[in-house]
Amino acid sequence: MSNDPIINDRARTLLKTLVERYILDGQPVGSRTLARDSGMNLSPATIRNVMADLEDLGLVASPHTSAGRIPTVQGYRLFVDRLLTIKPLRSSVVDQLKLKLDTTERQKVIGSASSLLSEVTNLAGLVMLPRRDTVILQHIEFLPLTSNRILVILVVNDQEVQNRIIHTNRQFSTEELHQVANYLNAEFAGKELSSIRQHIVNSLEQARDDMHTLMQTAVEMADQIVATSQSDDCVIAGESNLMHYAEMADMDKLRQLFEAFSTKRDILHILDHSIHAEGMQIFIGEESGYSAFGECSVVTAPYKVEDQVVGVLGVIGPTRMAYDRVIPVVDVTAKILSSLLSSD
Amino acid sequence: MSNDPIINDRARTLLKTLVERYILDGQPVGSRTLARDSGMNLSPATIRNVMADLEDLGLVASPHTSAGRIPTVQGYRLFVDRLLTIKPLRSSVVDQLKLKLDTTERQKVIGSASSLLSEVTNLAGLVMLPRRDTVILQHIEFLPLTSNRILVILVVNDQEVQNRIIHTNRQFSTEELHQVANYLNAEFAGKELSSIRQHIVNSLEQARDDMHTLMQTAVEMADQIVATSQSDDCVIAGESNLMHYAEMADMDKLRQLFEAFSTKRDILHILDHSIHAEGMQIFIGEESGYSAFGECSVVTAPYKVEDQVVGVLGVIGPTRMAYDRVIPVVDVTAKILSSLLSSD
DNA sequence: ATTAGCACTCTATAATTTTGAGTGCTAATT
DNA sequence: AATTAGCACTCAAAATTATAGAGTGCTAAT
Repeated sequence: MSNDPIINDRARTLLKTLVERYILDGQPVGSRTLARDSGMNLSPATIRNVMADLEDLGLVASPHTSAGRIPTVQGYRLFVDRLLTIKPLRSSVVDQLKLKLDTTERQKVIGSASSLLSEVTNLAGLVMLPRRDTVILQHIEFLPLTSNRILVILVVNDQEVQNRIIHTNRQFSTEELHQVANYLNAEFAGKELSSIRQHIVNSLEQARDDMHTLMQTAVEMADQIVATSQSDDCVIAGESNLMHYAEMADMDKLRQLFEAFSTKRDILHILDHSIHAEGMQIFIGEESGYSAFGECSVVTAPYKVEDQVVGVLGVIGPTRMAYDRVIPVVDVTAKILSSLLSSD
Repeated sequence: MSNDPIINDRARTLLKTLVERYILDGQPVGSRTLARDSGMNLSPATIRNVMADLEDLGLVASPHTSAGRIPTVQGYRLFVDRLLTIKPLRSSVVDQLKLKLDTTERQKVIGSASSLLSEVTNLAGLVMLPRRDTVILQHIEFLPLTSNRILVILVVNDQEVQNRIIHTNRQFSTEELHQVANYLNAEFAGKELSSIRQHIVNSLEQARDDMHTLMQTAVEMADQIVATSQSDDCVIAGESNLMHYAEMADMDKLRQLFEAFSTKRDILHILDHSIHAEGMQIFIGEESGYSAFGECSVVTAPYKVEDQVVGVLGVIGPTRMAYDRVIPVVDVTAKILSSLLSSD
């Protein structure tokens, strides 16, 4: 700790105090306040000198001559990386998180996690849904509906079910449909979709003409599943929490932020970064590279199924967020979700 | 038109002009402006007299002594009900709507309609998903997964597919599962779920013990489907559009609005009202009965499948919206969606 | 019935002053 | 050499005052 190449212990403590104070009440922190808060028994004058140094280093800035200092992005960075004292979660909170997640139906657990994150942190919760890179066919089924419509049900990856209605030129009998399904199941169950695709395309000429449509549709659906499951998705909850914060008062920026939320593209991109890194990630302000998130920080943690990282969750909120509380919440939530998803 | 019990033709024309003008630029309209815009060759003084009358009737109000007048909710009401000249949509716009809706996949057509509504009107789009009051079993299927897990697939109402994984105490063979499924299909396909429920509960004692669990689960799932499909849902799009409007500048109200959006409950309630009325509905400001929507109007139209009303769509935006454009857009979108859903 | 004229009201905008928090620098102190 | 007291200075925010003008209501004339 004490051997930081750039600033000495005293400056670090002061920076830490400053950031903590600023996070607390959002006002630029002046030398007098800092003298009081730091508990270092230094006069405001001394602190002013230190502040001048920190400003030269780009760690703090002052909005105008006669205001106190506020942390810059680099200031936050140093704070988060080196100075932060994580506030451990009270076990009651952990239990509560566990309970709430454990008692929701499995299908809704992702959305629930997102809501929980937002509730506990008062920020917006983010959960990225795992993208599947392999799609393995487990079962296919055709059900005749009325008037030349057929319901195709595709079970992939052990539990994912996709379905779609297709239109055909003629009526198929239940028997016929069974045949095709049986053929496909016998031939391809347990195989990877892309390879199935190859097989079917190759054997299409030989297939009976009637079945042409069905087979083709099966291939199409397969493609579609690959497509949809490759563009992953994420669940955002509690966006409106962000409107509580003064730094979001600029309506124009707020709109851009919310547009980014509804597009999801940029959020996904950030989360995608996180999934490839290991462990928790924190993007502060402009670090994310998106101007819409310029005033925001994103805290993420990966979650796993059977020790395999399958997704990322986290929160997004104003740069001035209570990192010491948010970080453990995100961390613990990821762990709870992981254990929940794995202990099936 | 001219036989309105309350106000005469001249006053009506002036009210109409006033509302139109106010919708246009959001400023209180003064007598001079009104004299110019109305094209009635009246002096401002005369118009002031008329305005005083309209104010007595509660149709307009002035924010303060020396401001012009703005419409009250009742003013808007009269305007919308009697004075409004609908601006017919250019056919190019209609075609565009048709095209965009027609070329989206069926599964996404609802969400797409919502987005389209929001884009075209620059307000937030709403589409309520139909609630099913009857659930008819079409097909049930059990698929064995690894380690005592079974995937249950339920097809109801001709095209809706539900699936869920259940855990069992012992391993079932594919054959066994087939048997149960066959039995259930033979016995209950085409029947209403609630009646099936009765049957199964009654015959449960006689059923082979092994199958107990499966049957029970089937019943449970049935119940769940009834439950989930009875609480209907809606898709909201383009919320961030609303941030463009000056009347939404109050951050606190905006937050309440967005919270109402994410809860959906109140929105659903309003839309639910609309589904029971016939034809288009317009709620102006506080008429909706929810304070969160106090500054908003909601315009809705029902949409049909096979001449049966199944849902409601519409938009929500500031009270001061361009009703003459918004109404036809909502109307036409409902019609396009209806024809699209019916022509399957 | 309509309108011109006029006194009056009230907001919005700009201009001005006041206040106080906070700084940077210098000289004194430890 | 590091720290600090002291002081002049800066600047934003709040309070105050002044100004402009949009619009009204009323009255008397048309």
